[in-house]
Amino acid sequence: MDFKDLTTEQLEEAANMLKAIAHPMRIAILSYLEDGKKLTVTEIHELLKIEQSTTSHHLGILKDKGVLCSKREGKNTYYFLKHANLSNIVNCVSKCTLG
Amino acid sequence: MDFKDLTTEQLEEAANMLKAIAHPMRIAILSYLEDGKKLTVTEIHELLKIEQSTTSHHLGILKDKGVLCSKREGKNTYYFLKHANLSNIVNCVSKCTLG
DNA sequence: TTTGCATTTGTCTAATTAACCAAAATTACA
DNA sequence: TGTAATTTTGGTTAATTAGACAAATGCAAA
Repeated sequence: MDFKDLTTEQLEEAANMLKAIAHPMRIAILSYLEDGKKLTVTEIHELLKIEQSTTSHHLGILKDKGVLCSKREGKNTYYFLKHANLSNIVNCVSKCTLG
Repeated sequence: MDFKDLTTEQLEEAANMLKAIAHPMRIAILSYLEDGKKLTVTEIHELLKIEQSTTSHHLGILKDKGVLCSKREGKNTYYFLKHANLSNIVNCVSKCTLG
């Protein structure tokens, strides 16, 4: 396909997804969710050593923009990637920061 | 490699690159620069039908954050991708807006 | 040099975003 | 019930960003 044919709406949706991802902590969150992994808010907040409510905010942004999905199980809410290939974005941009 | 091992600096650089890309017009610009294509400010400004100085601003942001390079030839400045695989980011996120 | 084209830079205001803290909501279990 | 654990929401302030316009710079040819 030819990505030059994206509509204005698609461009804006794509921009919103990237904007959601474009934050150091949120990139780190995505890096923990590769390969279909599912993590709770508390697990992520402990892994990244950031405030619990800040973690929830970040996850909410990622979910709102279509990057993550969530599923409640008892007291916990598990978050996971909506599209597996979104890992490629983190992958690509990370590679560019290494050379 | 394991992207969970990214340093704070790398996370911030990656976030800055994504932040630069995360704009409808700048995604559109990148979509025109696939496959090593080089375009001038005026060409892009005419393709996207946005103001010339706005175009230059967008290109400046992309260059500043390490997404694009530029090369002056006579009166014109040609812009092109710094890393070929950055097209994959636009590619990935575009796919996610189609389903 | 002067004219014109191409590009960059600066300035301004409005809008968006981040981070922190406090408070509320949801669920499980004693 | 009521209490604790987990998560979400709201309020506040500071910082960042977008878009438009004007002005300035760089380059080439007459």
